[in-house]
Amino acid sequence: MKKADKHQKILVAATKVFGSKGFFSARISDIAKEAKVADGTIYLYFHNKYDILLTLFEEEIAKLIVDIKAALAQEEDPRRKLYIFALHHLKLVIEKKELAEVLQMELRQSSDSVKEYRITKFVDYVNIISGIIHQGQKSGIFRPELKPGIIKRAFFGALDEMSRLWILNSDHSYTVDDTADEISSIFLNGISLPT
Amino acid sequence: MKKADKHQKILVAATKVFGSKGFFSARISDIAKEAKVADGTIYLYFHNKYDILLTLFEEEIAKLIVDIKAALAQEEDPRRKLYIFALHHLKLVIEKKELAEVLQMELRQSSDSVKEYRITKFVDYVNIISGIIHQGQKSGIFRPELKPGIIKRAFFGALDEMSRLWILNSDHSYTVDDTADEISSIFLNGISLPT
DNA sequence: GAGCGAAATGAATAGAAATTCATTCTTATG
DNA sequence: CATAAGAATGAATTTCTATTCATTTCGCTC
Repeated sequence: MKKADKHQKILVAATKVFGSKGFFSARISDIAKEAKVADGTIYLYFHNKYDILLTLFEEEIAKLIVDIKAALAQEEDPRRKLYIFALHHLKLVIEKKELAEVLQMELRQSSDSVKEYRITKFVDYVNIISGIIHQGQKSGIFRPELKPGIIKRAFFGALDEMSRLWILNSDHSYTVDDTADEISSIFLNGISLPT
Repeated sequence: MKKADKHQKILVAATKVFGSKGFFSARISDIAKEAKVADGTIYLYFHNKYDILLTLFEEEIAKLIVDIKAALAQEEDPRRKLYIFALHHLKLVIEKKELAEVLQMELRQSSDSVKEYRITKFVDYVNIISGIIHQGQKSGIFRPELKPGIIKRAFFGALDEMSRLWILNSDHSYTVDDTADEISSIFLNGISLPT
């Protein structure tokens, strides 16, 4: 097995374990077992437990941002863009359930030193939304008096809360498509100028 | 000092410490120091570290639910109710910052056994929203095709995300009133039937 | 298939912190 | 003010687990 493979294998295992138990309750030996390597092997690829988490963020979140930006680049209309963002975000949550669980939990932890880093990445992601809102206001589609800084949070929060529902319970009463439809519909009605 | 006082004093200290460091990074000795008691004293009032967290949930969240239900009982119009919920929720976040921090973090942890308990309480709280939506739909004010199960999440998520902004950064670009106005305005526009 | 460096192993170590408990202090009562 | 029950203390103990490292296994080349 190539070196890069094992690095990846450990990350995948760690994602699973962090996702299900949380960073602090996760044991290195849990991760090792999940990855089918010895405890010590992990330290050949990562400096320490914390480094595993950081690498996870670094490598995976960056991918998400690239992904969603690519999907949005296809589209001009800000109303459509908002819908696409919702759909894409929710799809990711379903497809990468374990990663989503780690994000859900760890983004909320106020562990000082990390906080900085995490928030930087995170802000990049959420700012995609305010960009869309801003564009829509400039072109006279969205109500100009609304504050993009609040809307982006509200919109992201709405999506994120649906993720939590899916992740923490295993509730699937609502499909991804229905949810994306409904949430973007509420917001589009809520923020659009009357025609 | 009466027994009940010390119990309370430790809970207050724990809220502060859990809020700032998170449950796992918080040391019993931190809590003891904050409460100005000896480490051992804490064990006269709580079984263990975990029990402190549970008691926090039990005693404090229950209060919040009672509070907000009382505030809502004053009002009939579901549109006003939604606004009041938003305002009340955000005010609580500001007034009980430390508690809000604990909730933000710990509600997301998937620590199995607790999960059950936390979710029960939590669901009670969020269901207040779906109750309002349902009432509005019955009286023909809100669009009947929208699913209260999604809206409640979206609405709560929007509020919660603003809380995170306030809590994790110390951002206060937006006032409580502005935020409550704007979020409930977006939702009311988004979910109301055209008149 | 012998020999070598790299990779992997997992038992042993070390450190951190939760919890205990023998001792000391407080308070209430006669 | 003597005394006992209840509270409080904090040093000592125990537990838990991240990390290390001496040893073994693997994969390659000649």
